[in-house]
Amino acid sequence: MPQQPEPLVAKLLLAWYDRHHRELPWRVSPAMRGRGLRANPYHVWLSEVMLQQTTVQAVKPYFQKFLNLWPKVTDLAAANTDDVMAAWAGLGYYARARNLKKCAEAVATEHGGIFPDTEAGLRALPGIGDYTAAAVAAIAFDRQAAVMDGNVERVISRLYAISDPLPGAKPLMKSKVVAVTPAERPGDFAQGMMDLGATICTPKRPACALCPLNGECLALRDHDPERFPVKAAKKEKPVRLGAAFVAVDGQGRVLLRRRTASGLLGGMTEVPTTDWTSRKDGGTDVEHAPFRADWQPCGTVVHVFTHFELRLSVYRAHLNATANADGWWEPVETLGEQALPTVMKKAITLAIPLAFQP
DNA sequence: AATACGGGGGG
DNA sequence: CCCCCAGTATT
Repeated sequence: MPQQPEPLVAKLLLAWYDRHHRELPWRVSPAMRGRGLRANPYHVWLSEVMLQQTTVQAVKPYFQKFLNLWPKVTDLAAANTDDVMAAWAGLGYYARARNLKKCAEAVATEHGGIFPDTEAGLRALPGIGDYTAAAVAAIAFDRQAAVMDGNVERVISRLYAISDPLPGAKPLMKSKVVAVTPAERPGDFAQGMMDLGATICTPKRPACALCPLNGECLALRDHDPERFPVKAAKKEKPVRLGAAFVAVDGQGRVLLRRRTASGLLGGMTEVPTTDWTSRKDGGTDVEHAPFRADWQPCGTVVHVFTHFELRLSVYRAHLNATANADGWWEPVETLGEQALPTVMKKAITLAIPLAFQP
């Protein structure tokens, strides 16, 4: 038998959350909710999608920008997809933005503009997986849904000293979260667990002395908490090479292209590049340029993706007129409004240092 | 079950 | 600086 009766974990965690929860733009504090103020499902959903694989700090300005541009889910559903991609640029994992738009459209057309209020109903929508469905159901609709993200995995794996490695141990961890999730205030419990993982039960050097669960934690009692969660060995990233071409025409405009709709950086904007597997063993980069010009090398951009490292040789050319090429010519002044992912901003900045200055 | 998919922050 | 972190969809 575990030392801690299940209700105790929820009681301790909720008491801690009442005192230490973070104020966030999409969050309704326990005190305000006590006065009848409900969380806005659109805000909760938007923030949770942005928070997938992404830190609170990075999300904040994007969340505000999206709400200013599209105050209601029906506004987002009616928006121009290119505008949504441009607004998302820099946040990463761009399939999230494509699915965000699809989800808003589904809510608007199939659900009358009202989000489903059950975990299963939410789970059926584009871009909403196990985590987001449970989070929105618990936080926005007060459903007793067990929310498990990376923070919760860490807290749970330490609380029960789970030595099985991730990702195989996920079902076991999920069963533990189900067992401790209370019927009362499940949304606050979920947010409290995630806040605890983000601020106290951190990956390195956890602040166990400040933890409300330190009396129940088996890892603290019997092991080194930092050892948990145990993870399967990771493999090394391959390196891919390529070249990027920043062309500036006689009117101070830069040649841009649209990437194909799916796959890496799908639907985003780019400057012309070679493919990203090319070795430098046959021919030179400029043979693959969009057109003949006086291409000048201006250095290399290194960008690390999840599963490979990209080294882009950047070339620049200033033209007297406008060359004929696929894509479009964008004034340097409006480059900041384009759906340019970070790697492309890096490449353009290397070629035109002041390109993104205000 | 394994892989594809960005970017930011901390030690 | 290198190392680590973290959901969903697809295959």
